[in-house]
Amino acid sequence: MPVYLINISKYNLLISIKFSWRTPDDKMEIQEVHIHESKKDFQDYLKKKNDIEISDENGHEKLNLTLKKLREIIIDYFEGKKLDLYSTIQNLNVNLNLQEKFKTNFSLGVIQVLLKTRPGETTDYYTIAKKIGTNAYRAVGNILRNNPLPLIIPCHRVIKKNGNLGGFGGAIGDCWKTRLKKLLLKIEGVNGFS
DNA sequence: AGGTCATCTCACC
DNA sequence: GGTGAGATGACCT
Repeated sequence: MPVYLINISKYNLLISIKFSWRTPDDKMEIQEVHIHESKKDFQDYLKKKNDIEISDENGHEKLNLTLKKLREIIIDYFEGKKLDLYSTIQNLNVNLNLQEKFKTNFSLGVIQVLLKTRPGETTDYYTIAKKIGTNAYRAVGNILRNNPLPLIIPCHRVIKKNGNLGGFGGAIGDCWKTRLKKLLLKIEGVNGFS
């Protein structure tokens, strides 16, 4: 399966997008998004998943166009334009296939509530749980921990109810992933995490 | 059936 | 204002 790489030189980050492409209807589907702190980090990821290969913009013409737009959108986002990546990317006729990625009502509910947040806003695990009619705030974290579409599904906007940052990218505590969460919030205009 | 959490609350210092 | 234990619910094996 092909993976498309976007270099965010401003922050020294690599965004990899694993996707599939169906020719009859020219539909792109995004399977996974990963954020890498370095080239080595990305290469380790490539090695671990032996079913993927880097895709340059030299395939199908329509695919090239979609990938090019995708790159522009992501770069705009990191430039600080407050884009709703989920709807913007869907407008490219890209299928994100949430039904396939979130199979239970609970997990789908978590995602749907989360997708209503706007850049610059934050919410918390407890509030999300309440909105789908349960107290299972820890389970909300479990779902977000496995978010296959970071950035697009804005799990970085979920912080703790007491105002602390909470985890990101499967990690808690001070590490590059939580620093990345701070960076994303800062890019969206949320200050207070320095 | 039992283990794992990206949490929360409350009772202690 | 920091720490630790217990509650807790959905998920995974």
